Amino acid sequence: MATSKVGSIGEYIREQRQRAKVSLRQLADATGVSNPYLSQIERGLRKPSAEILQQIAKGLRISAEALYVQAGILDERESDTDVQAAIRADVGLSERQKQVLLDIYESFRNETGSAAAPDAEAVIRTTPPTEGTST
Amino acid sequence: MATSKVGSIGEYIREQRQRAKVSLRQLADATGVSNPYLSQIERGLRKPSAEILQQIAKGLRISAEALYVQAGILDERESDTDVQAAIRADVGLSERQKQVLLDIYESFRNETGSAAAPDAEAVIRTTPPTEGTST
DNA sequence: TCGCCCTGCTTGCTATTGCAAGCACGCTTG
DNA sequence: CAAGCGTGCTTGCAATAGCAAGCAGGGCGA
Repeated sequence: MATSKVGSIGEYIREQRQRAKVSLRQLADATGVSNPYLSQIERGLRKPSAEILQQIAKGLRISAEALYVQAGILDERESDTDVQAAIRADVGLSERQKQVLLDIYESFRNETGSAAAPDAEAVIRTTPPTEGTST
Repeated sequence: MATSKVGSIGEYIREQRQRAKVSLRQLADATGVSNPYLSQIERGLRKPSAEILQQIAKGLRISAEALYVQAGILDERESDTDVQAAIRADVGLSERQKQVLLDIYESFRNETGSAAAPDAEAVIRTTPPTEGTST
């Protein structure tokens, strides 16, 4: 838990709860998570599972993803471009295909544009075992 | 991939692992998760935490989010975004890069899943399993 | 044949998660 | 004053996660 964005999930939950002006017991009732456990989580004594975080998010009416990001189990997606989001969301691609496309896309973006076009082509020529070749 | 099938994270992990042609021990080495525990997870005997899923995703070179979705701790993102449109609209890519990505994307879609295995294999072979594997 | 290496699985254990029962304190009301 | 209710926290326990040590089986080479 070292980066600027991923911090104490407990502090974050307490902050959100206090914003909502909800007591621990009210949140416990709303979430189905026990009041003492919520207290322990907020004070950093316990580390809740993703399922518990999901319940807490629902009780606080915030997104579970926000809690996952704070807990360090999910990366932030704000930096996604449309292409990355589209690739991830495309149900017609296998997970591995998605990863391949994302890797290529990112290497293209790192080359920053049109001047790198020949190199990009060269990179692709090392990649296409996909095209017709079989082992 | 099945869009609405949330469940049996173990079967999903085994499927991805077998696609990658990786043994449990190799995956254990790649992930830092113990070989017996991976076996138990695959057979549905244990329910792994998000941290373990994260490690497994990394070892299999797939996104953690995909595993979270399968495990039911993350909702699928909206799948309406068009990959091709996004690629074309991305101002950070040259026209040539766009064409290359589109070509690869289309070949992936034409392969529709099972034929993606050879390419998947190639990707995994870039991640060499360590020799002398032993738990 | 045996030895070695690979494979996936069994078992017993420790550490951790999440909870129920209850405590301590502050505030309000009769 | 006592009783009641709200608040957050303490404590001990059961269930589960995750692991190390090891088993069992298959394949291969000397």
